[in-house]
Amino acid sequence: MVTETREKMVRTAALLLAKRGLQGASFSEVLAASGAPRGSIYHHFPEGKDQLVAEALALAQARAMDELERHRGESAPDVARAFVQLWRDVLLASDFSAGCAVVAVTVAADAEPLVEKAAAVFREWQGILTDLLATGGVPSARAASLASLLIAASEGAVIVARAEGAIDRFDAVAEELVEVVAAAGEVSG
Amino acid sequence: MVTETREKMVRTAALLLAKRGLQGASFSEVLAASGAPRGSIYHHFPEGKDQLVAEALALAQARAMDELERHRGESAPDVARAFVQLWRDVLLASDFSAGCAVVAVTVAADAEPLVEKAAAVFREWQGILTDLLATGGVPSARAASLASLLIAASEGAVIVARAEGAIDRFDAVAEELVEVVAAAGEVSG
DNA sequence: GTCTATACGAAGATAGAC
DNA sequence: GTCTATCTTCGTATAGAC
Repeated sequence: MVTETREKMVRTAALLLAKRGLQGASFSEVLAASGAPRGSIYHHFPEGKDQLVAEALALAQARAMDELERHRGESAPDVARAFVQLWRDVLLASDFSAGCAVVAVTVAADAEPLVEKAAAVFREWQGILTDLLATGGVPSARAASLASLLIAASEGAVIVARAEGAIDRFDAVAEELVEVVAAAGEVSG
Repeated sequence: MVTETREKMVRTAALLLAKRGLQGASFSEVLAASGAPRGSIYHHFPEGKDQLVAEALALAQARAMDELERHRGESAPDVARAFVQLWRDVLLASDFSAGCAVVAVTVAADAEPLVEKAAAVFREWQGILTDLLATGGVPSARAASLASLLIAASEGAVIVARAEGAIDRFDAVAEELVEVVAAAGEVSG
């Protein structure tokens, strides 16, 4: 298949970004982990590492978006639960060795364009979450700030849980988040 | 002074960690930014970079702890405001180019001991925040999970704001956090 | 589309002089 | 306590053959 190697590299880069950060997602590591042939790097990614990372970010974005989209129409607390669960799965599936690729790029990027790509991912998530929360019963005036809270707290909780190697504090944060969203929905009936 | 150069290196490492991540806090960068002499690296830090980073983490921990300690005895919402303000200042003072050193280490460390050091910092913050929130009027059963929420959401909001290069979403998260803490305090009077 | 070889720089680390 | 020099490894990137 024409694009199989390429896609595998992007998936592997996304995983390495989440697990070991921007520096850990080196070409050597990506090749070793993906089994892709060394000679094909600049064939598939003529702009080098930044291009590979940018596509890994796009993949991470799409994954979360797709998962969230599956919960369109559900109540706001259920939407919140779905978003939080997405990150909980990342932690557990990786035995606390993985986090968020977008975060990894944001805190380690030395190139502006890459930070802007990361910001774009956060904006996309913010947009769909705001939409889903409003649809799910949260007053529209509050939906945006609750979406911001969900994203920020989830990302932060992933980091703390990773450092600890335990799910406890992530779950504590998750419960608080769902409660806040539920309370916001009850106000307007 | 015996320790002046050394302290300057640690402070610079903490700053570089926050600004450019673990990879950006290289010896060359630390030396260039601190003005410290190259020959003194392994004199002051015989265990190399990991030792320097570990001390930078300890510094970051102490700074937040000291700032929080100044608010002992205040109401829970004021404690929450103080913690959030601490991170807001980091963003604004750096023009959105700096975040949290502990986060940077957690998401990029390839050595376990360093991740454990990062976890220790989060635990310290968790401990004092839980204490201050309980003292400030939050039911003790809830203080710990609210402390976790404060830490996670603040760290996450810092990352998002950094990527965006704007304070808006950080402030939205901050407001939500203070409200949640305030509401938790009102329950028990 | 994939290969080998190679250039170039940066990073961590060590040795030994001063 | 600080200096210079050097070593090794690794990462990005390019050239040119197949």
